[in-house]
Amino acid sequence: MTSSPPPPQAQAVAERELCGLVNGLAHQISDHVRRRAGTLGLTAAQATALREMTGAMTMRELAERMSCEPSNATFVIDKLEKQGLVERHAHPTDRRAKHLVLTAEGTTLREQLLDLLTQDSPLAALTPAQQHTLQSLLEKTVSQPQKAS
Amino acid sequence: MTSSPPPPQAQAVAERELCGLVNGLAHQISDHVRRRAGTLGLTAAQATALREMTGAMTMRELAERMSCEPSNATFVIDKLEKQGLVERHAHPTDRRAKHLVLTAEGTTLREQLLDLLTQDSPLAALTPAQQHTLQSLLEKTVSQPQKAS
DNA sequence: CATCAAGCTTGAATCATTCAAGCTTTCATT
DNA sequence: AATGAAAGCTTGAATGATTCAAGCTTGATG
Repeated sequence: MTSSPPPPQAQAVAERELCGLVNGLAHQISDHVRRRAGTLGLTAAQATALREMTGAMTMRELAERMSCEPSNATFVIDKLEKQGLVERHAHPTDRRAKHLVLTAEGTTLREQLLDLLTQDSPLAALTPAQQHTLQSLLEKTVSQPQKAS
Repeated sequence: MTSSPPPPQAQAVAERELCGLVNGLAHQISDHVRRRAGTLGLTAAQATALREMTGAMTMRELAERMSCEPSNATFVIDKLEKQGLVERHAHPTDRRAKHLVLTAEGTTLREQLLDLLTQDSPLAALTPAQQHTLQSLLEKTVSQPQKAS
């Protein structure tokens, strides 16, 4: 489909622009999250954690879903636990691990949060089909293993 | 082309996943930037500023390109100026504004930085055609005006 | 002029986040 | 079993990034 082999330099330029764009969108989303979550008494990171809590999971799992270090997840879950939204239970099969579960309040608040977040989302500018395309492209990049420096 | 009207709930679910994916990629990029930039004595934000300094521009312009507040840009440019990479010049036509220009050192370091950043970039997982698609999708979302809350 | 908006900076506050170190538990090898 | 290495989590310290509110100078508009 592309009519000619892409010049190597043009590719580098495109990558730089892409970095800016990805950064821009991420920023826009986290701004959106911060504002909406603020009305529920949650910080952006707390809201992200809550959003990713689709079910019971370990700290490590949550950290991965949040793209952060486990120690950061500890910090965030501490706050959510103090607010009575999440509980650390014993993991059924691994005594090292914690099993995170939402409390009733947590589940309720999460629903409210998700409703708020989908309102006026920056991603609403895309049609479902475009969102689908975007998703598959992002999956290609995100699933790439990080190269250790 | 789409076989059936998209169920409204499925769309909300897709949006949530997309948030996570965008966040993940942004994180991966900023991690990449931080590590690479670190070898040049730059923090991630400083590197981002340098990357976006494609030419002379005002503080506001830079802030917009970095998707942050002007006060944050001030903070970052302060550091770059102390390192002798950037200078604040008088703006030719508006005495309120500053004209940011790279010094010779800044230009050199920027080149090095861009070279480093394109090595092993998370975006390299995509073909040029895919990058192009991604770019146009991102532009659709990012250019959307932010709704004031 | 007089007023209001735009561009930038400062200061304060806060949040997010990483890294290194340490503890407990599990797993694999011997 | 016994030992050593790895995994899961937490703590503490340090730092960076970032926002918000307030204030200063300059520009534009009436």
